[in-house]
Amino acid sequence: MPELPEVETVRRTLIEGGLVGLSIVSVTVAHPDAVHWPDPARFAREVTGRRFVDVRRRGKFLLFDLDGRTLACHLRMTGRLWLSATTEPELSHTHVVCALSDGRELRFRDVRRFGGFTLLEPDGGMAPSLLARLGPEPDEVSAAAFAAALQRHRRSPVKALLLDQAVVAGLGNIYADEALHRAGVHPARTCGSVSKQEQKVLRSAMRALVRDALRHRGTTFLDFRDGAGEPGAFQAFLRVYGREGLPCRHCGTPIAKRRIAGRGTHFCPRCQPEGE
DNA sequence: CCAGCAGCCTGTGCGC
DNA sequence: TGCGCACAGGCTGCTG
Repeated sequence: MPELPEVETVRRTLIEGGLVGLSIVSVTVAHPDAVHWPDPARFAREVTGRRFVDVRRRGKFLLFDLDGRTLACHLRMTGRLWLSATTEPELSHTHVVCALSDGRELRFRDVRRFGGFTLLEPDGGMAPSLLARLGPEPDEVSAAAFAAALQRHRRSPVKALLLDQAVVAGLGNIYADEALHRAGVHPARTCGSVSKQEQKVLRSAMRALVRDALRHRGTTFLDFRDGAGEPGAFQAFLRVYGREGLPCRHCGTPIAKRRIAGRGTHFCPRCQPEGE
């Protein structure tokens, strides 16, 4: 599940791989689901011939600046985007292939077909629905904004707040669980019950977590791969996610798993007491 | 206004 | 061995 650290790792590896400066020679859309806007034919027409000027990221969106237009890509659950030699056999579920001016290809593969591309309008017309609703990045959340969000959603479980992209952009299920464990806050506690001190700890836990995950090039839990096709290494450092029944790395208590905010949620019953 | 959930989709892994 | 089903989850849009 690509979240901020994984998407940022894809961004960096695409840049390291030399994508910037290359042009799109041709585009093949094998499955229309992978192009969210506009229709595949117009999509191919609009991006063909353009040159990659920069690759940016906002939350979990990759943003390809293509001299004059910006192409957004969201990997959702199982999306992969990588630079490939033309001679590499095409993996199943490869939905979009961009042939590049140096003879390589930028390939997009997505087994569950949730992810895909959106071509943003030059005047920002398409952007508001996608990007304008995103909150600050985890390392840019101010204490005041965080406190206000907790107050606004005071009856919701704090886990739901961390998953809300309008509050913090980039966290997903894995890193929400990890941040709450680092902060010692139970995921089911209501936002209204989180003390000022806990807010401070939670904010710095988010920052440290994202920094650590980036250093290890993201988490490969099932099948994440970066822009060069390589897996991440942060899964070895996860403290709760995917560790149900295993001892808490801090206190040894078996990690619990429960459905909270509609998501499978992992926590340590001892380090993260529910009644606080 | 806001919390909660169905639906989208396919591969995996379980129970029978 | 094979079948059916629950589950995984980011995000939108609907409902209560």
